[in-house]
Amino acid sequence: MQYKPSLPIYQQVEMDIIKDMLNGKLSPGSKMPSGRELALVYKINPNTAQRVYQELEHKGLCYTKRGMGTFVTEEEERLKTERIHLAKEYSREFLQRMKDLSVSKEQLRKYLEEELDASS
Amino acid sequence: MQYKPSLPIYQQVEMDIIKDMLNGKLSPGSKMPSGRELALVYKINPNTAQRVYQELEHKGLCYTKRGMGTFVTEEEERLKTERIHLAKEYSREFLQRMKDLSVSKEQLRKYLEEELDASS
Amino acid sequence: MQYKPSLPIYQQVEMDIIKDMLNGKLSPGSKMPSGRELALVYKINPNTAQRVYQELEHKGLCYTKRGMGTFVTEEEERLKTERIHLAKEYSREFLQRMKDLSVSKEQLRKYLEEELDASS
Amino acid sequence: MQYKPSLPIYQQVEMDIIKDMLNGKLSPGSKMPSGRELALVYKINPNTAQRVYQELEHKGLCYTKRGMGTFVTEEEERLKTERIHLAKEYSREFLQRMKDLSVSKEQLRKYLEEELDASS
DNA sequence: GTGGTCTAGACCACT
DNA sequence: GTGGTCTAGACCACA
Repeated sequence: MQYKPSLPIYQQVEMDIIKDMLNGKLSPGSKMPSGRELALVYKINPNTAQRVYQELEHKGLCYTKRGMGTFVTEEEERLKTERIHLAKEYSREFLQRMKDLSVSKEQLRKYLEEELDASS
Repeated sequence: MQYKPSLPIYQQVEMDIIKDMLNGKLSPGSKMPSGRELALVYKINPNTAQRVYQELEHKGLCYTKRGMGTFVTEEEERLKTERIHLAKEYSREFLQRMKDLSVSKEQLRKYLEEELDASS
Repeated sequence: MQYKPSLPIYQQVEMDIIKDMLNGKLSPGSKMPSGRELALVYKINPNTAQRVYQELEHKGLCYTKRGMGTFVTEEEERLKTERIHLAKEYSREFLQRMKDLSVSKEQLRKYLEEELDASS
Repeated sequence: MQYKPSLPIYQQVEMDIIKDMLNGKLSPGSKMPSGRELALVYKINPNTAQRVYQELEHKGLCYTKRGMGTFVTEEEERLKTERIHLAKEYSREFLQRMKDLSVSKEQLRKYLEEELDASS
């Protein structure tokens, strides 16, 4: 994984994990890699890995059993909420930006369809 | 103006000025506020104001005449290019994020229309 | 039983057992559950159960007969002493905390009566 | 300052600062020591100092201006809320503990008055 | 083995 | 100078 310098590594890893939670690679209640494993997989320092879990736990997306490991939250509702929360946030930010650029709704749709076609 | 802690202040001010260039409040060739004025208007540190102009000049959106001040670029083409460049970049980023959230195209459209309605 | 993450599980189980010793559910000299049983009842790791008895024995609240099991101490005096010891310690800690919060004695009494009413 | 091994240092420092916020040594809006200063004063690592502010900010008791420093929150209401929150939490915990020890309300009052007298 | 904390020290962007 | 992040590596309590 390649890290962008503009964003803290721990946030990039965090998003990558949230991604796996939402697309089903990490199912509710399942054990997540230990901090040390995470550090190895993502080639980051154990401290940074720790920070990732700290943030995820704070968002209610995982929980910790001491000496046992870290687990994906069992509350599926929480996961759905997070998806909606992020989707709305991103949408709002995106639209605000386009508005700031004085891009009309028609142009906006054009850009999106263009990119959608390009990616599909 | 309220600054978000997640983004450097100079970038937020920068975007605000670009916004004014694109919506016509700052027309091509017109004189921009001095660094000192900018600092006062936006309630930022003069160093930060300086940084803003530095970035804008680097993007070719303004230029400086020694002893005269800073001026919006006269090349309207440059402004349009900037708009398109940013719009595409934002669109691409937005779609990538939604993809990472496993949001389908249908849901995506729903979120957008929702927010568009809310803001209009 | 629900475990708080802020305190080691073995201490929580320990307190629960001391509670039973003081309220009479576990009478002096009576046999306590085996380590294995304890692990089952409290849904904890056998190692943790072992640790619980280790701590209790160290406090003189129980003793072990090789091959026979673990028994509540027969010295009733020891139980009373423990109660007083803990009560004083908790009181002192509590008052220190309230002092740190700059809570006056009047307010302190108010909080206590409030909680006492709520629980009764 | 002497640190207890039973509690993370960052939490002990945190409580010490909250104490100063509540007793008026740190007034709302005032600048707090820089991370480096804090590290020197409390004889801890800069990282640990950082953690302290991170936790305090998360609780809404201070906020950060990048490059400017960390400041006590201006919302006095937040401070009061925190005091009440902690006072109630401590009271509840204390009473639960006494209940677990099968200490009667009369005995409880006795212990408290005893300690109050001893400290005054 | 697992998470939690801590130290030491470095680099960077922002003001 | 300030906060924010990151690496390296260590120690400890807990299960």
